[in-house]
Amino acid sequence: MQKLSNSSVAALLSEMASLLELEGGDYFRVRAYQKAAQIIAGLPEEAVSLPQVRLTGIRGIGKGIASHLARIAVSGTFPELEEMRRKVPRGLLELLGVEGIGPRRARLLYDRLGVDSVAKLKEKALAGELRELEGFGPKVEENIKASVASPSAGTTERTLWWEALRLAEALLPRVAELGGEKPAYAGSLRRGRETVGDIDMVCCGRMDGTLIAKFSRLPEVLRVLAAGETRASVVLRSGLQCDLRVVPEASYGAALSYFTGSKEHNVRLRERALKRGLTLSEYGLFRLKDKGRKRPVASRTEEDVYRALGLDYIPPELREAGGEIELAARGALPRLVEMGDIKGDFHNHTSLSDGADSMRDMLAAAGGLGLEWTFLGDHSSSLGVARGLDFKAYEKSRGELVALSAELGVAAARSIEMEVDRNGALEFPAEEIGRVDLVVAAVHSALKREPQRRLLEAMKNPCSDIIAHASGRQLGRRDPAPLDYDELFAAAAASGTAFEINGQPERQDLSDVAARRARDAGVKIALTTDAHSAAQLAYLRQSLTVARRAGLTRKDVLNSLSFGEIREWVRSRRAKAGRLASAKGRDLKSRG
DNA sequence: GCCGTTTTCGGCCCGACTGTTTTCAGTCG
Repeated sequence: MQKLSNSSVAALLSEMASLLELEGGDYFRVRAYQKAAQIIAGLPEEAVSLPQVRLTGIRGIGKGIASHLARIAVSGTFPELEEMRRKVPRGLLELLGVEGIGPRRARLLYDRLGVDSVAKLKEKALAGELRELEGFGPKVEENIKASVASPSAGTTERTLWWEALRLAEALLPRVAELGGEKPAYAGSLRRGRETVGDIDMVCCGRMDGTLIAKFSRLPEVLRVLAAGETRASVVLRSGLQCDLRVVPEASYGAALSYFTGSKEHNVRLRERALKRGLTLSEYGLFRLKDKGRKRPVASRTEEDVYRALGLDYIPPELREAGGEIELAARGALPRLVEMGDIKGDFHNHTSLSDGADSMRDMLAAAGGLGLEWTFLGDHSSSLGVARGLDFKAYEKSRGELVALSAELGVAAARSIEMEVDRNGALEFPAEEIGRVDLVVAAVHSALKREPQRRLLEAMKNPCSDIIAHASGRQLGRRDPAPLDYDELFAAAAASGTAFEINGQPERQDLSDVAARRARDAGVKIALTTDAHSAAQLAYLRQSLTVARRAGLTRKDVLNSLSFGEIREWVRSRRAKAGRLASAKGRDLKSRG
């Protein structure tokens, strides 16, 4: 049976929270469901397959939610949710997606005007009927009209991390030009989430509204949602929402930490503060006795705030309330892999197959990024759409690369993204594949056809050095294949095969959760760009970000090795995998 | 619904902004 993913379980709990909210249920009960949904979405293991005692051991999950999960595991839903679905009119959930409409207004709209869809809402707004409702007025009606008319209305579409990062990095200097000091992005963007819902920015500067007013008038801004003295909330021309918050210089660290979150991480920090007779807000950490909040215990830098709470500095990528606070308290946080540890790339494409740039341009770009070495790759021949290379073409290009490497002063070797066929066999025959510098094994065609078995089969080939984009997912476009990672990683640990974290922004595959499990199973990770142009070698940063979220250190990733060490790693792992394969072969023969 | 060295009841993070108010509710992050 197909297992229920944590994200679909989380969606059910979120829906329950929204329905309760619409029903006017207890706020804290609503919060409890939201919190549980968030926790489960970030769990490294399948929530529905965990025993009850394990579940209730997780903070934020009690008997109630655990029993819902048990029901979900069997029937895909739980009775209380079905009950609420019957009670609350369909379509009210949809209204919650509209800016400026929360549970109260949604309820009022339904009760008084029979509004039960965004379409009907639009109709009533255009007819000018909304302003008649108490607490609505003409302004609210205008705002609703505007938000229903905008292209992103009603959708919960999120933006890929990389795209949001580029937008934010373009905006930061603009904020600085307006007089904002130390502008920085925060929120889920800074935490490196796969996708982000909006861009949060913080800066210091004048808190009289002038900076906010100027920001709201930037040409990049399509629409202003709110603009006060210290905060602006706008929709950018790209469609992405962006919030800017201006804080006093002395509060900068507290504010940065506060707006970086996650929400749950912040709640834990505040609880920790309270236990120490302190209170934490975006303005700083204060003694509870200091009623006027005049003299912060810490506030200037994030490091100060964490230190004052008895914690080591927690890198943003780990701030998801996934046990990082406990580790920080014990001084046991991992030292996350950094850009400086990354010496090269393994998987990319040149103009010899489907890349845009020549081997020379790719190698020069790698050198320009400060890489010590790199593999330059291409598809193997059977992937027709990508004009792949056969062994002869591989050998010829390899000779050219050796010359280029000497000329440009960047150590280099050749990799092939080798097709795994329907039976799990690699494309090149054994006598050829053994002479390929590095083999990145990948499933592209017939993705739905037994991906698990094919990957396991592929790893029996001693030359499967790295497995590419294992799940095959493309964020927002294609769901991940349902893989049993425990089984895959156990096989990979035995054969010494590494898994990549593919840095294409829509792939990010392995995911952070899967990469953590791979590391725990003893599997090495390769950070790769899968670049199809020289510019895309920058995707190393995307791959690195996923690795950091997974809690990986430099020892966990192959990219930190020197070129000589990498070549030796390939040689020795193939030798070991070869011995393993032939031992298994003998074993089968003797039994047969 | 969750949680507990103030533990089985009674709390539950906190502030900004807007619009419609005449002191505040609703929404958002």
